[in-house]
Amino acid sequence: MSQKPSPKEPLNILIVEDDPMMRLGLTHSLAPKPTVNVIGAAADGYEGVAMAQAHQPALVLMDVGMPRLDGIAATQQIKHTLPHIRVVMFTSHTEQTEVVAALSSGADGYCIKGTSIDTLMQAITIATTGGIYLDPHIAQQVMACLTPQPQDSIPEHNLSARELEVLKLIVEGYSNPEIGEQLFLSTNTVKTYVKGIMNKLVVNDRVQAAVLALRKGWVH
Amino acid sequence: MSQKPSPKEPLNILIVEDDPMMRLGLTHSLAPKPTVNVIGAAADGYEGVAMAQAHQPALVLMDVGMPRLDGIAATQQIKHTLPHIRVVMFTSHTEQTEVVAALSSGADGYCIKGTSIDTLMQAITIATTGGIYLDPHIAQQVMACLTPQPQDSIPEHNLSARELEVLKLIVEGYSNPEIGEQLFLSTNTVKTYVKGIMNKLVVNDRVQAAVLALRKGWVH
DNA sequence: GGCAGGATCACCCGGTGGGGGGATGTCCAG
DNA sequence: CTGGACATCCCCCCACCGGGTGATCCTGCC
Repeated sequence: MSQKPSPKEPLNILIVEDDPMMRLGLTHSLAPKPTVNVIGAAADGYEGVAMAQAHQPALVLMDVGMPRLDGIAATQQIKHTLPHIRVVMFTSHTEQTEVVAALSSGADGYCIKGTSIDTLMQAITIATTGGIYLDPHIAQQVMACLTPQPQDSIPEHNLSARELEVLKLIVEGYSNPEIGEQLFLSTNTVKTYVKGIMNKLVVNDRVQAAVLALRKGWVH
Repeated sequence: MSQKPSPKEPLNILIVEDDPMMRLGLTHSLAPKPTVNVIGAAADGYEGVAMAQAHQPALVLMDVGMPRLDGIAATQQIKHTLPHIRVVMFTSHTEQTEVVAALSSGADGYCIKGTSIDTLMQAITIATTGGIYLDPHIAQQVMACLTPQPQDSIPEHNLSARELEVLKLIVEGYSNPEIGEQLFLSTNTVKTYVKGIMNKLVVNDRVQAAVLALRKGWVH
């Protein structure tokens, strides 16, 4: 287990958020909490990185959309120079690319603006202990990103085992006679399979069949 | 936001764990908690799925390594038939493949055995609100899995712009005459390009050229 | 000014690919 | 048991692909 710091001593937090209103709201929301201690607030990524280096907070609450240096780049820099600092993203962006980029940059949590203070506190607590919190709204997206393989539960193959075998060899670059050798078939038979494959895949030649097979992930 | 059920009413929880000792420990650890209510405990995946269907708990605490039906398969079944039930993995497995498989199966959290009751409760709470909790020990692995893309930035092409254009059309499935039409070239010229492409890629036919282009990500 | 290399064309020709057939065998349902 | 669906095999024919060889422009580089 990670070293769990005594919950008695408050957690030093740095807020990085360009919207003054939101910055104020955040600061005042966290101020009354006994477990945390807001040590400062930066208005953009540059300030955020500088203040993080200067004050070494335990955790940074990081907005994503900011002028000059965005939250993702700032997180990367902080994580690069001060890996022990935990970073929780706090943003309204829910697009998968944004989310993945944020997490890839080293963020330890991802909260959506509009969440309750309690939830935010929970994310902070978890990030502090080394875990990761993902907001319900983006959880599915991350999961989807984690599971690229179970694309279609219905392969919609129609291809027989033999045809799949032939298709695999087509992708490998073998000619019909070569495929025949490997499968102990006559070239004519192989051609029949190829015809069947092209019919079922609704393509005109083996190139398109190979491309389809690769794109659909039937073969590698 | 998700519908946050009033925190007053306790959360019905089903425990699925094959080790009798661990099962007992879990049950007794959660019993005194006012926010949760352990409604049962299953000893393997089959029992777990059956009890989940019978009692419809709000959340399932799921072990991974179990006889007959493992936790991942059980989670898939539960999520398939009862998607509203949240599932938190509780296991000692930390291998990346296990973790990813678990999350891919639809789990809403991942705790490592040995964690504190408080952390487990936190994971349960988060999963209930729709979020995802990842244990500190596996967080890095998931992050690593999320960022597989930064492969090599050296295309090592050698292909001229025109050749790339032709290669792209080959992948699209066009024949040489068709490519000629699209690029306003004679078939002979197209053939010259195709020859050049095959020479530079060291392949024998257009199929292998297309496969290479797809695998290397030169075209999509 | 030469020279390399890309882009554009042309011809020949052997082998292959893909479209048309037709032929078995098995297996399952009516 | 009979018929159809399917996988498996075989043959012919010709358009097209791919190898070989060569030509003409143009651009950039030494």
